[in-house]
Amino acid sequence: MQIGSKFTIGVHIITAIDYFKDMDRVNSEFLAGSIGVNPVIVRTVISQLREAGLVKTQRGSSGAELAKPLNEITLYDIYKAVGSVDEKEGLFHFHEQPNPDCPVGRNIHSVLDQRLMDAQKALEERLKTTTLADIAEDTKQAVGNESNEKKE
Amino acid sequence: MQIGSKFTIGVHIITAIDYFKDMDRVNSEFLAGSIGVNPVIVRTVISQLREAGLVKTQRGSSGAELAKPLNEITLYDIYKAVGSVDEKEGLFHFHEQPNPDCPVGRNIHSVLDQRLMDAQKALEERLKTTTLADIAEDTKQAVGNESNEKKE
DNA sequence: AATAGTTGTAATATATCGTGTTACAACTCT
DNA sequence: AGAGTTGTAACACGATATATTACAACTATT
Repeated sequence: MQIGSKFTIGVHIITAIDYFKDMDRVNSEFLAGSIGVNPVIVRTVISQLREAGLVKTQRGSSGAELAKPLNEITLYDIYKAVGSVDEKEGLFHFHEQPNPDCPVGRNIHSVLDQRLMDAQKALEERLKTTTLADIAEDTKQAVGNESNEKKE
Repeated sequence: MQIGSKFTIGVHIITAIDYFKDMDRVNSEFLAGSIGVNPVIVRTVISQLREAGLVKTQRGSSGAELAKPLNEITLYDIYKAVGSVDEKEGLFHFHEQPNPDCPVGRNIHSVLDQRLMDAQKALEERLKTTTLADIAEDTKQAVGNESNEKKE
């Protein structure tokens, strides 16, 4: 089971909005072309990013821009914004009908829950350590390396 | 998106095999009753646990037993055994057709991959810190607390 | 003000996957 | 030999991720 691609799409969107901010009009169609998905998918994800206060868009007005500096946006913010993991359900799906008449069945939930939550937290804390400024920088560097490779 | 319940079912199975090892015949039907799922689900998960060298079962012969001491089985071992996350694909589903003609599109994958892997690793390392001996102990203690509550 | 283009969102379609269930051959134990 | 269990294939079903169509609401431009 995997965390949906809306998360990496969200990262791609913000990276591209920054990268092309002075060059192209960054609208949903442009982004869809860069990402390789349907423009409606892009608009859906952007809506979620907007609700989370990460980007600014306006109905009718073409183009999106960032609502925050890149170094204040972490991978976790995007992960959260696009609802990668349901808040209530959590990352781990627990079997739903453990038998209350069985000592193991009626206690397994309380015994396991905290440890599963800890593991999920470990994942999420790690996502907080990377900002979109890191991603943007690495991207520009990767693009730079491309031209070096051509020269050689 | 969630990690499937086969993981918590696997934990439940091993905990129950240990808990009832001297009391009942722990076969797939018994376990299915405790977990609250179909016996075939139990047999499927047990098959995966057996292939991973965690439990021992025999065709025709009723009952399952552990192949390792509890303190040598971690949550991660079970997570891995039941294939909670596909080895090749990883925990995060990347959008599959970023545009190679776009500087962001053709670099986003390499820029992000390592960081996503790091986050997944953080989750998995955390799962390694809990052994099934911990779970078994906590379960027995929880059962003990139940009878205390009755007294009061 | 009228036109063209864009966003936001609902509605629908399709494919994939988790889970449930039936069925049965292979096997063990008594 | 008979009863019971495991291992596994096959199929059903519902949930969900993603794609796509459609259109109202809105902006910018002429």
